[in-house]
Order: sequence, then C-alpha cells, then structure tokens
Amino acid sequence: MPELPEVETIKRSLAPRLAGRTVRGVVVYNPRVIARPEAEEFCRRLRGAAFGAPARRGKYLLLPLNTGWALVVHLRMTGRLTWQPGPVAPAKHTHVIWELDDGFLVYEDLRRFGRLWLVKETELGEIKGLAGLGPEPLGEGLTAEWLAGRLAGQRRPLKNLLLDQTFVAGIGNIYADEILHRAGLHPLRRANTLDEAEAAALWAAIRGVLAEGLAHGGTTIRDYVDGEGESGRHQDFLQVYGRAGEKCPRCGGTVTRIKVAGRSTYFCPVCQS
DNA sequence: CTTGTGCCCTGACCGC
DNA sequence: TGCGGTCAGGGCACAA
Repeated sequence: MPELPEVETIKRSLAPRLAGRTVRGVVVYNPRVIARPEAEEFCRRLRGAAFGAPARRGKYLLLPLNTGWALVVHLRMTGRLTWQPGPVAPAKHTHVIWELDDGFLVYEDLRRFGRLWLVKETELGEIKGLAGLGPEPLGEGLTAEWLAGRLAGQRRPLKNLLLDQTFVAGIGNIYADEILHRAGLHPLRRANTLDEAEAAALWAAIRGVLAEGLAHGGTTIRDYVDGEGESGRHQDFLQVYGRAGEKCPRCGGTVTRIKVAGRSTYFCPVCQS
C-alpha cells in the first residue's frame, strides 16, 4: 500500500522517464478509475501534451503538463504506475495506458480504489483530499515545536492522529505502527498526554522511519512496485507491522495485534506505553 | 466539532 | 476440489 516513501520512490523513478516526454495517445480501459473529467476529455487534453518534472504531496503523485494541466494520481491500496519501454498488452487490471514519444506509462489497479484526475494546475485545490493535507513530514513545515503544539490540542489516540492526512500528510497504516514503535508510544495513547520528551521522540520517529523507508525504496508487502517495476526493500526492516506473535526486536516482548481506527495495529505492549 | 461505520474492490486464506 | 465467509485498508459519504 503506497504511503509517502513508496509514492516518493515512484516519483523519483518516473522522473527521468517522463520529464519532457510527449503523450502520443491515451487508451482508457476502465473509465471508472478517472475521477475527473470524463474519459473523452481526459484523453483529448492529454494527447499532445508533454510531462514536466513530477512532484508529490502526501500520497498524491502530481504530474504537471506543459499545457497548464496536471495529471494527479492516488494509488490507494493496489494502484501501480509504471513506465515500460515497449508496447504493453493490457492485462486484467490495466486501466489506462499512455503512449509516449519514448515508451509507455501504464496504470494498473487490482482493487480499483485508486483514482486519476486531470485538472488545471491552478485548480489543484479542487481535489478535496489534496487541498486538506497537513504538512509534509520530511519537509521543513513539520518542526518538533509545531508537532508538540498540535499534539497538545488533540485528545485522539496517536494511531488515529498519524493516519489523519489533514494532521500530517503521507503516513499510512504500516509506517504509523513503525513510528509508534520507534517512539516507544502506545497506539491508543491520547495525544495530549505526551510530555516534552515523548513529543520529541514522536517527531524524530516520524522523520526517521519515513526517511529509512524511502532509503530502502519503500515497503513491498504484496503489490507495491516503483515506476520501473522494482519492489521495495523496507519490508525486511519492519519491526512490528505484520509480526503479531513474534518477539519485539527491541525488548523481546510479544508483538500484539489490535484494532484501532478500523485498522490492524501492531505494537509491543512491553516497550510501547 | 468529533468519532464511528459502511462502502468500494479483488484475491488470499481458512474451515468444512 | 470447491465453496462460502472473512480479512486486508485509504479515503470519503453519511450518521450519531
């Protein structure tokens, strides 16, 4: 499931393949994956346009065009956006293929939760989820002071808060659990009960865990691959996610699974409080 | 305002 | 072998 490190990895791997490339044609195999506009307009406005440098905001991939429009992609659970050199035969879950002047861009999504938008760059704010995003956790907006201040006003459990994209952008279920484990904080801990040191530990864990995930090219549990079709390596470094019943690598406690905010939540009840 | 629930969607997995 | 049920979860609509 692509979270910030995965989407950033996709962005970086697609950048040299897309920047400056012109769209020769677009084939939409499943119009339902396009949030806006209608498939016909989507194709018409893409044809002949050239991609600029890709960007990322939270889990959204932003692909600006030289026409003033931008292709926006959210991969949700199982979406994949890959560049391939040769002609591509659409597979079962292939929904869109862009033919470029060099290669092909392919959008696939097994569960079809992902969405594509084509909007004017000046109207990106009309994409609701994108407009409401909190600060980038690896950017300068997320300082320890800012986080401590925001935590103080929140009664919600830390796990809920980390998953809230309007609080901080880009954290999903896997990294949320890894962050809380590194910080030594219980997922159900109320945000406003953290002392100064704990808030600082959470801040450091957010940045550290996401940076490591990114350095490892993301986490591949099942579906995720980057823009070149390469799997990530961070799954080999997960401390608690998906490890219920195993020993906590830090203290030897037993990793436990509970349900928080409707999500499977893995933590160590011994060293996370 | 916050918090919870169901929905979308398919494949993997489990028990019988 | 097959079949039904359950689970996985990001974001959103909707309800309490």
